[in-house]
Amino acid sequence: MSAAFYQKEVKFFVAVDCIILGFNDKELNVLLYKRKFEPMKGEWSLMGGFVRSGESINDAASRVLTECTGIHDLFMEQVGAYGDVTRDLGERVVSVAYYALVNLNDFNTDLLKEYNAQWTRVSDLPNLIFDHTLMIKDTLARLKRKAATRPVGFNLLPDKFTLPQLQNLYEAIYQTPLDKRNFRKKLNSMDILEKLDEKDKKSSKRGAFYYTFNKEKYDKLLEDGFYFSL
Amino acid sequence: MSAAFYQKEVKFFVAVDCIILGFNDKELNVLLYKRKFEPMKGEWSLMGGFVRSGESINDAASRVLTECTGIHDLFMEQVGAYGDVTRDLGERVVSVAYYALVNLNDFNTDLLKEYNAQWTRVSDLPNLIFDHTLMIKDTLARLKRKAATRPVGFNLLPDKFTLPQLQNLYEAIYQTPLDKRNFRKKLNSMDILEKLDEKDKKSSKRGAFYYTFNKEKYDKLLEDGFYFSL
DNA sequence: CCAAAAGTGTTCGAACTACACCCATGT
DNA sequence: ACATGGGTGTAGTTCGAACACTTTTGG
Repeated sequence: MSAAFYQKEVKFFVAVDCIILGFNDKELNVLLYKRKFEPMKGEWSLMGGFVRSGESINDAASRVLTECTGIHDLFMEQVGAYGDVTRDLGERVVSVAYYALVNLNDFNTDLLKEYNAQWTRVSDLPNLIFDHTLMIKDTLARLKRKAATRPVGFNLLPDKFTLPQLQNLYEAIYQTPLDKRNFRKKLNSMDILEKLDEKDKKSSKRGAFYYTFNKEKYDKLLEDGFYFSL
Repeated sequence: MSAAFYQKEVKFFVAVDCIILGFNDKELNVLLYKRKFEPMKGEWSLMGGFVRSGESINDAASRVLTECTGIHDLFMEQVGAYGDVTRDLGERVVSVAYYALVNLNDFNTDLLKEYNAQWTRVSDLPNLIFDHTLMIKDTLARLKRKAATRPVGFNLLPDKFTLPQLQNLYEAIYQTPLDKRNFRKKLNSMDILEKLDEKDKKSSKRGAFYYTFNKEKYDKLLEDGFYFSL
């Protein structure tokens, strides 16, 4: 890196902003934090960070995600680049948004404190700095499409989950109620879940059977031209 | 713009690359040009340019598109940001890809010469510099989804087009043959096209009726919860 | 025994697929 | 007259939508 081909051009700060989504109690939540530095110190914001020189944008997003969740190899996908001239009030910054899906429960609460972070229902967002509200809106639209055609929703649940939980999740993603019997019929026909003997009794007296997502089965089906759809 | 809040951070060149798609003779084509400057001078490349200081990323893409097509207000959409460390062999450059859909026929051939530009079938791409092949691949996947749910395909056709033309276009986008009668039935049921009295006799002796896309009708239907789907 | 959530099948209509022949016309 | 592409309808099937009752069990 030295040839200096592009000397006449302008350079920009490039940042990543992470929309970290979790699911709890029938609602999607996003991890927000109170900014610890200027500009806009003390305001609500997404987790973010600047891209460093030896680092790809993807690497930067991974790094930020690992830093503030303590989890490696999260499911993560780029949403897009945000580049309005005045989007950052400090200086000109181009930001690339990524969303990540995590299981809200296996979350380190110490880490939350350390970062002034807080889970917030996406239906109940405070004012956010810059264009972060737009980034979240774009993310939710993208997730809606994605979850309908790829089994990414399972990243928002524990390894063992119940069908009512899964249905609540999809109702939250689609923002619409689903028919219980049709939902289960569809899942059943795809044959990508394993039913366990164990039951979850936290949310009912009768208890709901736990299931797991069988990735091996799913991958095998994919090869045969199968398409996930919910 | 002066506060200098982020002084310790690194800056990057930010570019846009434009995947300009046209349609001709049953195939999607992309506008490529031979690079006129180092690095990789003389190699095939997408149209691109650096983002300037007073300019949003979107503005930069619009500017580049207008420059090299002579057309204002093309249909254009962001594909995403490409930020691998070594993606540009010159220096570290982050690039944001945009695709645009144009009517290949009302194209200024002088402009093509001026830019060393050439329409190339997407099924028959030469080696391209950097990650431009990936950008095109991502674009085609995106267009496939988009064209199925939004009436963007019409941007690739003249104002007046025939149903065989439209079907050829969709077959090119989906990379699969479609049933003529089913295709027309679907279009008919949507009621968003206007049939003209005039016929196109270029591709058959009998001639095929021209149609136009009625945007007003489409917008009105949208309000009533209608969804385009082809 | 009762409240609360889990689980289970069937019917109806809409939408998609497959499919084959006649039409118009320039040469 | 014939070759070439344009235009049309129906039947069968699949898929999605609507819908109500029984089961389990902790309190």
